[in-house]
Order: sequence, then C-alpha cells, then structure tokens
Amino acid sequence: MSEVPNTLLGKVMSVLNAFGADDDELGFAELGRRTGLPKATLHRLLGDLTDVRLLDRGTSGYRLGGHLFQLGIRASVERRLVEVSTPYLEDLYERTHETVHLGLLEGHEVVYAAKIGGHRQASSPSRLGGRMPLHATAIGKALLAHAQPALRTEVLSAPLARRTPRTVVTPGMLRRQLATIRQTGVAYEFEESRVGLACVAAPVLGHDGAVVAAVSVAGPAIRFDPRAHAASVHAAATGIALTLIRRATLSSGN
Amino acid sequence: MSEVPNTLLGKVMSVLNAFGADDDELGFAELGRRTGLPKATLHRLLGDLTDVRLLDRGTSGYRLGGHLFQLGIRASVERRLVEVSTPYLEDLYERTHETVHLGLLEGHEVVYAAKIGGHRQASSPSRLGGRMPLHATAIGKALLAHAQPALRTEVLSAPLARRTPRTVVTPGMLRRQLATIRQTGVAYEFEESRVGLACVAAPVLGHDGAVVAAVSVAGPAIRFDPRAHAASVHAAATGIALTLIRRATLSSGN
DNA sequence: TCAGGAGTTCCGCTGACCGGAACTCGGTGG
DNA sequence: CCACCGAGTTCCGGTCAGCGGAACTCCTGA
Repeated sequence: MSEVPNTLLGKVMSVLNAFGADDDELGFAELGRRTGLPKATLHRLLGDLTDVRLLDRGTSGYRLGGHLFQLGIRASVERRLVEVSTPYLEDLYERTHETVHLGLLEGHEVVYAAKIGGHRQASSPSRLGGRMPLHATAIGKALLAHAQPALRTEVLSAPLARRTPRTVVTPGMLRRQLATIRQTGVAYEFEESRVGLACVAAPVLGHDGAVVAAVSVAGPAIRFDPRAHAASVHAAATGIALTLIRRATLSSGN
Repeated sequence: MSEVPNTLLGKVMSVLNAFGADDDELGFAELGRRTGLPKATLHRLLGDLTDVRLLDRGTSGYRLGGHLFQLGIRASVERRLVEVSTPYLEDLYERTHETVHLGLLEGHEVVYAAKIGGHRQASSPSRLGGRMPLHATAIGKALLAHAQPALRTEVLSAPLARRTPRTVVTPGMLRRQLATIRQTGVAYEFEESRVGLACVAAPVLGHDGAVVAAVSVAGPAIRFDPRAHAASVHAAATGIALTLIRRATLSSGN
C-alpha cells in the first residue's frame, strides 16, 4: 500500500514488494488489498508480469517468478558477497553447530542473505530474504553500530518496537550498546527479538570502513552462550572482509 | 536486442536481461547496444530502475540491483528447491570433493541455481545464475532426456553448437544418448562442454514424473572418473526428489 | 585543436496505460 | 430456488506517462 507512485514501474514494484519472505503464494484479492491498486489495473499488471515471468501462477494465486530468481542470483555485488562468505559461514557452522546468518543492511532493516544450519524446523529465527528490525537483533545492532551516523540518528529517533520483554526500547540504552559494539566489534542479543534465542554478531567492514554486511550465530538461550563464540564470529567477519578487499584490489588492477 | 515489445515492461526486461551471468557492470553505451533502445529512452529508464533499486550504479556503469537480489532470494518455488537440495549437495561434495551443481531447465538452456566446491579458481565451468546449452553438458542432457518430448524435438532439430572437439553435434547420436539416460537415470559428459572437464548428472523428478532440476558433479578429466560417482549423484537426486514430494504432500494436507 | 564516443537534457507528440463500471462464475445461507 | 457476496475477468473511452529525435556537454586520445 503506502504511496504507490503513479508510474508503471511504481506499480510493478508495489506488487513485487507485496510478497513478504513468508508468502509463498498470494491471491488476486490479497494482492489488491496489499497494493491498493484498482482491480482492473492489477489484473492487467499481473498478466503482464506473468508473461515476462517476474511472477508465476501457482495452484491458487501468484508467486514470485523463476525469472526473478535468475536475475537475483546474478545481482553482482550481493552474489559476490555471498560467494565469498560461504566458506567462512560453513566453517563457523562447523565450529558452533548453531544457525549461522549473513545479513545485509537494507533501509532500516536487516535482510538475511545466507543461512547455514537451522535444519531443524524450530530454531530458525528468520527465513532467507526475510527482514528484521535493526534494534532488536544482534546482527542488526552490529550493522547499525557501524552504519552512517545519519542512519543511526534516524533509527534512534523513531520509536523502537518492542518484540519481547527484553527488547531494548530506550534510545539511550541502545546508543550505549552501539558505542560498545563499535569499540569491541561484537554485538550480542539475549532474547531481544525472540524469547529463548541468544545471538552474537560481527560486522564485515569494507576497505573504506563502511559496513557491507554482518555475520551472526544464533542458538537457544538455555544451552548457547554467545560470549563463547564471539571470537569465532569476529574472525569469520574479518576473514570475509579481507577476502573482499583482496578481490577488489586484484580486479581493479585488471 | 531481438524484438523488444513496445511496452515499458518489455523495455525493462530487455535491460535486465542484457546482463549476462558474467557481466558485473555494463556501461550506458553497452546497454544501448544490447537493448537497441534509443539513448534518451534508455537514459530515463536506467534512472527509474536505479530509483527502485532494480539496478545499482557501480563504479563505471550499472549493475543488477540489491533489491533484485532480495526478490530473487524470495522467489518461492526455486528457493524451496535450493533449500531442500542444499544438504544433499553438501553431502555429495563431502563424498567427492569435486564441484557440485544444481541446474534448472530454462528455455533451451540449463541455469545453475546452486554450486558447492570449485573453490579453486580454475575448475569452475560456470557461475551461479549462468547458462549452458542443454546438449553439451551432463546436467543439460539429464534435463533434456526427461523433458517434454516437444522440447526434445525442438532442441534436436536445431543445429547443435560445437563447443569442443567432443561435443555431440549429430542429432542421432544425441537422441541415442538421451534414450540411455532415460533408462539409467544418469548422464555423462567427457570434455563436451570444455576440454579437460568430465561430469556426471542425474535428474530430480517431481511427483508427476516431470523434471524439476538436475544434480551434477564435475571434475578434471585426468583424475576424475564420472562413472565412479554415478551412484552417489543418482542417490542425491533421488533424495531431493523424495524430500520435495514429502513436503508437497504435507503442505497440501494443510 | 579537433574528432568521436559517452552521457545528459529538452520538449512536443501520442498510444500505452488507466480504471470505473458492468460482467461471469462459484460458493453459501435463508 | 433465488439472492447475495467475493473473486476474478472484460470493455472501452480519456489522458498523461513515456517516447525519442535532436541538440547539448564532458571527456579522452591523437
């Protein structure tokens, strides 16, 4: 919904964005509700999008299309990041045997771009391509701590949504945590996004010091002590950063 | 180039499709050449696409955008397939320590949707999201053998491009190979797509017998004997198929 | 200094896109 | 059995988003 610009592209994006990470299929009516587009317009648009395979028809509605999958896989920077990170994430999983994530900063949220482990149905805090608020997750705080000051100000001045009793919702407290994270390079989370979940995260910094992504390990709060894995997570993040920088300098000399 | 329909969406797709799997960045002029769009039109379009992050500006041109990456990650059926397959592919990699691929049938080509191993720079025959012809790769032949008869006819009646001295370019020969593959459920390739490369592949069949994807293991022809791994590849493909079917029946009863 | 290619801006024309309204199709409940 | 409802589809005249030729600037290399 919310302010679809009156251009074809705007409507297209509004339809595509209507699909959340957990929505496999959406029906015509549900899409109409989410996008706010008139029925006739939506109908034509869905037809056109299906023709170019940005959408596919499912058993009882529409889903994001196979073509989109292909294009997404090719999106160069992100793909590289995931390719480079994978070995490190696998290594981290070997060490911890807990769910490992790679998260990207996107607007005021984290987007999960890779995930290893969490094969058991229960523990997964988030699906691939899913989003989480920055202030309530270790990975989000790691990103936020190293993000542009302007972004930090924006997030801190907006109300911080409470997700569990332990979510940090006071700006002062969060600001102090972020300062610590900036110094130590490690972010923690104890049941702040979800009861029963604990998490460590570390930022991946680019050659210019800007945050590119963050790595995290999450596990059940009862048996999983995030502090025990801080060093491993930090090492993985650093390893990824170094590999990225090496690649960048190599390819620029090409 | 080739017949861009005169609609915005058509132009958009033509721009997005201009990016091949190996193109990280394309300049304005190169995009103009590939899409055949007039400069002014292209310029505006690129601006609009950048605004919605379907494209990003790179150091010296445009690249597929971060938003596309997110959307692609969410494309439901393909994502599921990759999620389900990953453990099997990892297992296969553990057994063989050679490059493992998951490939999807898309038009008259294979699209590589997942890849494990090939960490060494040399051996990778293909990038994620890349395409290869069906007749010249084990994975392509596995897909083709089990595809709709109509597709097989089309591919066999078009000229078969030679990629190496050993590429199968005679329709009769290929037809016989496909028949064998259909019986055995395993496809081979000996330096047909690339000199020095050998490969085994097996199809992943859906509950209705239609091909969904194919799994392959590829290695250097000198030390890698594809026959030795036929059983493992076949087992992985079957395992994936069974898991998919189990999931499908479970969720339909929901 | 000039040539040529890359990228940007201008602006008037027009058909691709818009969306209200009227329709069909399958439930469902009175 | 019909009235109603929500989902999805089709029609069609109006209009503005998008079009693209042309003229422009900004580089870079000879």
